[in-house]
Amino acid sequence: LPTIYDVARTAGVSPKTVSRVMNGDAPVNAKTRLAVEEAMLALAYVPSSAARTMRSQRTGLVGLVTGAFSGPPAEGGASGLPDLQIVQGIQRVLVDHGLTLLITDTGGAADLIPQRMRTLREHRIEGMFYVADHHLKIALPPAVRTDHLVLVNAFDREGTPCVLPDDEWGQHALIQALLARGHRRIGYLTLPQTLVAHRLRLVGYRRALEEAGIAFDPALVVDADRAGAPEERGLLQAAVARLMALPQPPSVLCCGNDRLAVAAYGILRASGVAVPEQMSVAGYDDYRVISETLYPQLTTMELPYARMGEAAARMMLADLRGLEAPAEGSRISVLGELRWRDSVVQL
Amino acid sequence: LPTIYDVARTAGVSPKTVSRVMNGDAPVNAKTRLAVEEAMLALAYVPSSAARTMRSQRTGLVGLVTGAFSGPPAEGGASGLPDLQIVQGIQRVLVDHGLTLLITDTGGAADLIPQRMRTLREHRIEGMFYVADHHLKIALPPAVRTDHLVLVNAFDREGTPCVLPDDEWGQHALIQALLARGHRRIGYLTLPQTLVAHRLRLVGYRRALEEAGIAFDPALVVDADRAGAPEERGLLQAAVARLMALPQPPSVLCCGNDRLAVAAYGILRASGVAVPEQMSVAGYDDYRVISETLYPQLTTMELPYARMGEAAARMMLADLRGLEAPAEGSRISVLGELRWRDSVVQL
DNA sequence: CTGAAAGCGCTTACAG
DNA sequence: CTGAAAGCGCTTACAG
Repeated sequence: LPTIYDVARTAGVSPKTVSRVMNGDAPVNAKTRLAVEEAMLALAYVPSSAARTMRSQRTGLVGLVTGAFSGPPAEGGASGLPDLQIVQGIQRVLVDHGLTLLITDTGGAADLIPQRMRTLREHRIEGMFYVADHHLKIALPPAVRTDHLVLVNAFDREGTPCVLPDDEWGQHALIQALLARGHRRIGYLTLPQTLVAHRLRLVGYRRALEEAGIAFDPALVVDADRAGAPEERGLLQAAVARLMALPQPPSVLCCGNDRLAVAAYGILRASGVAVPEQMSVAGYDDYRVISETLYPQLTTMELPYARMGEAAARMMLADLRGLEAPAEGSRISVLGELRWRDSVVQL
Repeated sequence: LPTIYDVARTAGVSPKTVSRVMNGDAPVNAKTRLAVEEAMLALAYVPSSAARTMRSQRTGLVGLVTGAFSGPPAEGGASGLPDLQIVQGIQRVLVDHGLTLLITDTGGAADLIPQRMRTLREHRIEGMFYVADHHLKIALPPAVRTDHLVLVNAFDREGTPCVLPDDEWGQHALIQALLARGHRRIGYLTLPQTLVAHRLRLVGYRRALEEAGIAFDPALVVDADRAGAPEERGLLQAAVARLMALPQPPSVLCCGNDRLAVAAYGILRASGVAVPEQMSVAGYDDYRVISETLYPQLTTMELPYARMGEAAARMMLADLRGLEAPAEGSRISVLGELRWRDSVVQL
């Protein structure tokens, strides 16, 4: 492979001048520059980032660890796939700023983290992202603490800078929209009680009702728990039946995520209930493979993963460029978009 | 950050001895080794891969480009998400062998490839993967040709080594299984005609029928085209209606992918047809978010992405280790697993 | 089993 | 606007 010396010789200049042409860190005579550029092209020269790193002590590398916090897939999170959009959002912004992302996916095996972290450190990453596959409170293993760390979809008690979806706002906005369409009895098939998202969303649900002057009715709220899981279909079936049998049954079923909505569609139709004519359904996540494929298409609240990734990347950039280190406890909440489709009728 | 010299000084040995302890490339006295290991620990020493690369001329880096070949998502492929499993499969195997994957996701923008390739070259990757999000014939841009290149889910006319799903085998096995359950009239909602997978699967479909002594009936085969796309629901609806109106209607609907199966469920039920009692449905892909969430759970043929990734990684390893460079034209076909669930009845 | 010297390919710090 | 010298932190190639 050609080196900077080969280019310099071919162009009849010093290596330092070639360096200047590449990095634009000092003025270069137009004719000289041209000669250098020609030489680089002729030799198909590509500089070595290892050598550059060595001397400059800057790598332009940022690490990302994901899959680390997932329990078995489907445990509340939507099987660990959508968080890919977080990663894509991060990468898009970073490459635009000349940084390279070093991604390490532990596939949920937390014990792999120390080894992976070591590899990242050998590469002298300048910052690091932790990406969880669902809104999670974590306790960072000491081996993992680093400077310039940003958590995405996760937070800790130490106040490590993080980017989160605004679950309370999201559920509130969704319920508000249902109310605006005339729904008054809103059934709620919740996520597992242990999830952070569940607690926040329940607050949003209640606040929206309260603001509309509607009393909270516990009978309308069903812990669907792992009802997305196939084994639990019976539970969900019973829960839906119970809601339908209420003296004043709901006119819409609000589901903790889009997978639950799929299950709800199936259960309702199997009992001869038309969706949405006899029962409206709403989801959460906007997991598009589901929400756009279902018939009727699903009204749902987006989990803004792509934008969360972008926000996290910008946070990192500001930090690395020294513009502003994110303060301890900085936390960005990203609002989702309401995706209004065809699964909810106007009353 | 501490260097090898710091470790050497602390341990009272030469840098070269520290190097030997790290790399195990020559015998080291047990006591000396211990002293060195203690020093490394005490200083929290992490070697610099840039320096190592510089001198040894080996980076241990392998590049991966994905998202490059996707048209707009959902154009036949299942929205670009499942190919993540290919990437995960590759990474799992590579890290087990001490290699690091440098992933670059172009998000479908082919014009970004040259720039991304350059970055990979600056990092002196030793090999490279191209990962497509669905079975695709490609023409590699010249800027992208490299040594030690492996295509995954894609192939070209030059015979670049590649790993592919065995679509013909898969469809054949699925149809065989349906036949074994007594189905004789097998409706087939195909993928878009232009897809490689479509042609291969049609061959498998026909061969299975032929082997069972059943005449191929073109009336049972419907080009569902972009029927997975919401806009085309009307088309799909008409197609299903046509199949049902046949003098001898099918007993099962075989769908080109799992998303089509979701649409089929919806359409059938909306017309009052019970799944699977009155009509069985089968998919393709085993896109688990769908196949395990639907009610009833979907019988489908797996697209073996994880194992394709692993196979590709092993191919790369054999190549890089010089065990055996894959011959021009080497091509690995990976068989999927039949996932028999509840959407197909025994007749 | 151990070490001294040199060099990988750049950029830094100076000098002009 | 341009260049000569040195050094980043390792491993190679030798020598003992």
